[in-house]
Order: sequence, then structure tokens, then C-alpha cells
Amino acid sequence: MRVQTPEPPAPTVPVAPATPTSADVARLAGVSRATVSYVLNNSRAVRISEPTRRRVHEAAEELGYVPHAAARSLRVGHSRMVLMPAPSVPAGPLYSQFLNDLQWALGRLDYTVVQYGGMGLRGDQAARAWAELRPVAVVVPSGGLGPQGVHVLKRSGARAVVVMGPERIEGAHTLLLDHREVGRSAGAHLVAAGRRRIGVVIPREAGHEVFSVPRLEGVRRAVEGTGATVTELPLGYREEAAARLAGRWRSLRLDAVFTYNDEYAQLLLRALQDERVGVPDETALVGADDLLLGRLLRPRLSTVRIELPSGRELAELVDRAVRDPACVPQVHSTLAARVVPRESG
Amino acid sequence: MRVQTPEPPAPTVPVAPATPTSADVARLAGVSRATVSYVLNNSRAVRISEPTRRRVHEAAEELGYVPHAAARSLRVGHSRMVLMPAPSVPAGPLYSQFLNDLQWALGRLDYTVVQYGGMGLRGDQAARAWAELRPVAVVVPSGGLGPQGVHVLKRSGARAVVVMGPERIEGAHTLLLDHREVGRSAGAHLVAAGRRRIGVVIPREAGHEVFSVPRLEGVRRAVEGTGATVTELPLGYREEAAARLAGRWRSLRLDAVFTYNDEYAQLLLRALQDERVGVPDETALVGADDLLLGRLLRPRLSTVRIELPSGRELAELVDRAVRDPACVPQVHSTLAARVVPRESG
DNA sequence: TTGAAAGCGATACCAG
DNA sequence: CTGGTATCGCTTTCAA
Repeated sequence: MRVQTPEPPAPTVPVAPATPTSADVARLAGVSRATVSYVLNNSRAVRISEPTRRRVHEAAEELGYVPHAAARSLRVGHSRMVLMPAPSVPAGPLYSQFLNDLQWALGRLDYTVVQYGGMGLRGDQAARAWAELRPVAVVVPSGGLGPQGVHVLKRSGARAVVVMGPERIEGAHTLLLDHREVGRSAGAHLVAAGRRRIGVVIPREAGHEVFSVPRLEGVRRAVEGTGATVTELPLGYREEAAARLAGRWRSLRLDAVFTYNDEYAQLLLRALQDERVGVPDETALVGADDLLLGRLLRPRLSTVRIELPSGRELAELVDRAVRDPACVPQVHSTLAARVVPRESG
Repeated sequence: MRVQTPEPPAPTVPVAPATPTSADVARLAGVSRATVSYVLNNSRAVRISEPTRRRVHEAAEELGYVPHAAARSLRVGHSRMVLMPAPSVPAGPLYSQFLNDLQWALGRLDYTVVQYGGMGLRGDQAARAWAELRPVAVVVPSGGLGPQGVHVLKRSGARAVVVMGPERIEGAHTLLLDHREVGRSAGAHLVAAGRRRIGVVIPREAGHEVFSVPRLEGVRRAVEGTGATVTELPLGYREEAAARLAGRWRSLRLDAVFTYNDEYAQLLLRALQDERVGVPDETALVGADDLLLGRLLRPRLSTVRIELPSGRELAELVDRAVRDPACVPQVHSTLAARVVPRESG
């Protein structure tokens, strides 16, 4: 045990003014660190006299004191940080909006939302990196995390791990977002409209497989047993690529195409029109996501409208899971998709 | 001083298996916590025998040990966290790409990039919240942070604060992104093409003022002294709003319009065409951002191409600023913009 | 009403 | 080569 060491003769103006701690505030206010903590946290358990409160607040203000989040959460044994991986591929407006809602809603519930740049670490590597931050909850699109990773996170104190994706993951809450449903709607719509040879655009750009694969799979399901065929059409998001595809369009003998989303639809539509392929007469065209841009095309684009669960809902799910540790991880919602028929198919 | 309390008779299977600490690893490996730390950090300062290393690694593996980032950074006195506010309005592809590059580049330099959901706190409030996390650096679009905020962050240990925006901020490094330049290019181009009455679309949606105000200002500068006039055209990103604007188009007597960006250009173009306003004959149309979608329109959209500095450059700036604390905060780069003339104006 | 002190988990100094 | 141990900033019991 050792006496509080009095500071060594300090330079009157320290070169790098150290960041003030609660001890500095205490010293300046002439109280103990405990009192500082009570005052600044409005601790209900302890009554502090008004004059003391004022002195503490003034001292904190004067020093520009900012509490040290890491130290706090180290002491109390948990944080209120909700971690999400930062999307590694530019997120569309739909998903961006969803994320914003989620952040806002979690903020209202007094969580701190943090998007972590996983930087290409994958699987357990990523889970490890996230676990180091000891988040109270993790929300993650499926694909990046296996049951392994979920286990790591839970063991390191995460009270809730929510996976958004097409399939259940052992140990995690699942927000069921099955994009096969998107493809299924589109496929069913086209078949019902009498189309027989359906092309499906698959983006060449990396990072889209998460959606494109299930959407393709959905189309396959929809045409099953109808005698219609499905043709994969890999397509890069570039004008020349679209032109090439359109150039061999007639040889493909397709009478319909589902374009993954509205942006690829726009790309392909222009190329088809440049080749004088009639849309929708010769080829029906259906996009997805129901972006405004689709309504601006000529012909107006038929599309699949996707209803994501609201950010608020997900936030409440997270909150419930955090507060009730015994709560059994479970599937919680589902993605709804329906075709909005317009002029292109 | 108190003897290490032997655990109270522990249940054989703890209900909530506490997250393992380095002490647990030490215990299992039969070594001290110090040794564990040395081994797991590959400490060069100390030689540890190979058998010991193995035992430690095995113990860590078996327990699923994950180090506690907060505890570490508390001890060492700093983190390698670079903090950025999460964009509160869906970021366009241009900015998204920039952010991704930046994240990747910072990751390569061994920083941990974290996007923090500021949740509508503004100014010093936000700076305070960020400072609590004790990031080693902060990268922030201007507008959210004054000299005050910069000071708070620096005082709480941030070695670098980089502001991206049109103006210098006291105490911060500035990545000069002056969007007036975007408007200036567009304006100059239109004036040079003989246009006299120039409309400028201002998005009604909140969160775009950061760009729309300087872009408008830039157009104003460009026409100054040319006799041409500038008319503000507030426009919501909705079809009906565009239709209304187009409906009164001829009464506005404009012969050119700069639409803030390519998406608003597409919106307005369709509405103008529905009103049989000739583009570019009657009205020239210039967008911004040079998105692919502009090239897909008929007529192909003239636009302002923006050259953001690369994420790698900014990452290096951050790194330099972090490593050299004495480095004087300074303006560091600038936004380049040039018109890509196509068919619409 | 206030203060002393234990301790969260990890690191690094200094003895052995 | 390895093990005590003080320490980072903060919260919280327990005593005064």
C-alpha cells in the first residue's frame, strides 16, 4: 500500500496538456472522485448537496472533462454498444434507409450503434475482431458469420446476436430475409403473363451474390413444373457489357428477363432499346427494389417491391433479446415481396 | 491488501459461463498473466520458451479467449480507432466508394475504422460523444464540428482531426472539398454555351444542404458579371413534385438548369419531356456526379464529374498526422470538378 | 453527505 | 526466462 504520490514538480505549462480525468475534476472541485462520479451520473442512490453539485459541474466544465467510455464499461462490466459490420459494397437506398432507421431507433433506446469496418476479415476472424469490442449486441447480414462466430460473440458477452438473412443460424436470432421470395414473385408474375423463356441477370460485381443467388433460386422455384426455362445472364454494371448482352439478345430467344434490381434494369433496358428489342412486346422486363428511377423510364418499369421490416421493429427485437438473456434465439420476421406491374412487363 | 480469494464452491456447470480473461488462460496454462500477455502479443522484448508458448496458445484456444480491447487501450493509453460519423443521409455511390477505399486503406495501416451513429446530436454534443471513445483520429464531413468540437476531441487524446469540407476549421486538418467548384464548372459551361437564364435545382430533402448550398453559390459565382441570372428551384425527389415544376416551366423562361446531381436530373428530365420541353434545345440540362445512369438517358446527360481525392491519400494523411503530433494542422487537398458534355446541354 | 479503497482486464516494469 | 505487481480511469460498496 502506498500513499498517493504528490506530483513531481510540474512544469507550469505542460507541453501536451494531458486529458483530464475525474480525479482532476475532483481535485479542482475539492471533493473525492466518488463524489464526482455520483454527481456526473446523477446517481439516484446518493444525495449530494446542491453547492457540491455545482462545484463539480463547474470544475468539469472548466477542465473540459469528458468521461472515458472504455474505463467505464470496463468497470461496470458491459457496454451499450451495438455493433454492425459496415457494408463492404455500397448499399442501395433501400438498405441504407433501413440502417438509418435502425440506428435511430436503437439510439432512442439508448444504445450506441457502431459500424465496424471488418476489412475483409471473414468468418471467425471477423467474429473475433468484433468480440474484442465486447458489444452488448451484434447485428449482421448473414454470410459473414457461422455458428462458430456466434458462439465466440456470445461467450465474449454479447447478449444478442441477430443475423439478417435467408437461413437460421444456430444460437443466433434470425431476421428472416429470404430474397428467394423476390425472385419467386418476379418469376410467378412472368409465367402468369405467359412468358416461357426467362433470363435472370446476375451482377458480375462482387458482393451482390448474397442477394443475386437467392433471387435466382427464387425464379427457378417459381417456374418449376411450368415448362418455362431460366437462363442466367451474368452482367457487369457497365454500358459496354450491357451492349454486348443486348447484341446477342435475339440469339438467346428470351421473352422475359428479371434484372436483379432496378438499376440493372435501366442499364439493360437502354441497351435493348438501342438494339430495337421491343419491351415489353418482344421481351418483358422486371426489376426489383421499386426505386423511383424505375418509374422514370420509358416504358415505366415493372418491379418487385420489397417490404423490409422496419428499423424500429428490429431495434425492439434487439432490445428484448438484450434484456431477456433467457429469451430463446428464434426466427422473428420475414421479407415480403410483391410485383408492382407497370409498363415494361 | 487481501489474499486472492479462492473461488466460492463453484457449480460444476456455471449457468452463464463468464467470458474468459487472460487470468483464466494463465491458470489453465499454469503460468502467470504476464507470460500470457507476452506470448499472445509476440512481445519481442522478452524471450519465452517454445513449450510455454505452446501451452499458452493451447489454453487460449481451448477457452476461446478473446482479448478485451477496452482494457488494453485503457492500459496502454491509446487506441488505434479512427472514428467517422455514419452518414445520416443515404450516401451516393461516389461517397460510399470513397468511404470504402478509406476504410480499406486505413485497415492496411492497421487502424480500426468505426462509424459512429451520432443520432442527431450536433456540434459540441456530438464531439463530446465521440471523445468518450478516445479515438486516435476523427474524420468528419464539415458542418458537424466547430473549432470548439475540435478542441474537445484533441484534448481527449485525438491525435488527428480531419475535416472534409469547404472551409478551414481552426485546429483541424482540412481536406478541402469545396463543392462551389462543382456549381462553378456547371455555371461556366452553361454561360459559355450562351445560356442566359439558369435554374438551379435545390433538393427539398434534408441533409443535402451541405452540398446544394455551395453548389448553388458556385453557379452564382460563375455567372457573376455575365448578365446571366440564377433562379433557385426547390424540388422534392418525387414524381409529382417534378411534374409540378415542369408544368410551370415555360413561365419560368429558363434556358438552362443545373440539377444538383444526376438523379435529380433524371427526375426533372422525364417531367420536362412529358411537358414537351425540348432538351437541350429549349432548356439545357446539366447534372453532377457522373453516375452511369446519366449515360443511359436520352438525351445522354451532360454532367459534372467530381474527382474526390482517393481514400488511400486521405488514409496516409491521417496516418502522418497521427504519427507526427507536432505536424501543423493544414489544408491538404482539393476537389476537382469538370464538365463532361454529352447530349443534354 | 462525503471519502477511502477495491477491482474491472490487460500491460510492462523490475526482481528473481 | 518467468512471476509479482502497479497502473490505466472509472464505479460502487462500506465506513466515517
